[in-house]
Amino acid sequence: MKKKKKNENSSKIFEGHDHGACFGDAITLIEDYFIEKKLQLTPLRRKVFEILIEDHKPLGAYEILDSLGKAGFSSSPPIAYRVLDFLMEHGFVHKVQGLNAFIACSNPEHSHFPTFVICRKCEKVAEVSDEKTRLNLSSPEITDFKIEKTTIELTGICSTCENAEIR
Amino acid sequence: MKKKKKNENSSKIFEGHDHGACFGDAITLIEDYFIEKKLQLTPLRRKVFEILIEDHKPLGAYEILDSLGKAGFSSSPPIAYRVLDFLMEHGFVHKVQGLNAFIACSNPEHSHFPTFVICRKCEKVAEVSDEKTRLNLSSPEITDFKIEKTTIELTGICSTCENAEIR
DNA sequence: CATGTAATGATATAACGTAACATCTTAACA
DNA sequence: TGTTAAGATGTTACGTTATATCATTACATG
Repeated sequence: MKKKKKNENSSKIFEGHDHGACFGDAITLIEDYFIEKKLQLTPLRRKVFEILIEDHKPLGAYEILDSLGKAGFSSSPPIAYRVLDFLMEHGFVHKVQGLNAFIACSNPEHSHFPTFVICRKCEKVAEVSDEKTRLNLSSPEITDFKIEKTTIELTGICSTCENAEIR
Repeated sequence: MKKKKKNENSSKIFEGHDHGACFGDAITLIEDYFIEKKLQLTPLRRKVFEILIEDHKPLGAYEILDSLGKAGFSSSPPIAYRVLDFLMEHGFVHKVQGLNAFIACSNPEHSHFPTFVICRKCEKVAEVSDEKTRLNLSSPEITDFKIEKTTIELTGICSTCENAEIR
């Protein structure tokens, strides 16, 4: 059998990763982006992004508000929604519609058409680039519509949970 | 001789159709399905389906409740949500996540992976079969997950609205 | 009749999201 | 440097969407 490095060329989308590195990389990435675009990475915005990237799973707006409150920020609903909207506009956060929740973008090279794979049991969510599982969006099949945004979410069961179900 | 379906071979997904026929066909289809599966197409369930197929556009749960009330049915929230869940289970209704709204399935041959195309301006919604715009869901790219359900929604602008924007 | 089951009815409340307006901070520039 | 305009945050109040829970009806079966 051939040995493969973790995740390299892997089709297993739910495998672990080096979260410490992921966190640091993501912060650096957003910092650089904000500087380049002359945007303000304010304490509030930074905190919201950190909360999301730290957990690395979808959080409801009100969960985020709780965390903000505990961290000494204001925690009335508009606070969270405004910051989330802002971060979404710039591609650092996505909304997972099926869960009414928000997740940090794990691939801010800003793939146009991200896909979310959601386990209904453990609620883990993986973001898959449009390389692996993608729509034929550029096909000539639809001629009277211009796509601006996509929501692609695949719900089902991950292999770990499925194996656990067999008893 | 094979009956030709509306829009067959067309790539214009927002074109009109014969709604009278559509309505009748859909009712017949659901009746047959319920008989075959020994399910109860109760007055309430029938009414909810009729409301949706009549409008042929996404309706919020509370809009449906209004209609139910006017038709003499009970109109407390769980009534609508229960019936909608039931109809969704059997593939006669879909939820459009991006609008928090429900729409009758226009193609109850039960395509596994329906796609909804949503104009952000006129809010028209077209259901596109997974023939035209589809995911490579059967690809070997994802090996540790079993897809049970998909949410695929394309938001943008239809050609009618886009032309209207040019001034 | 007693029991079971599927569907519906009703109340209350949880969860999610936004409008409107006030205040404070920052950046830009005369 | 002080003024100003834009950007960011704070606060109240409200609107919308969804569920938990329990009660009732209707009909079937032993």
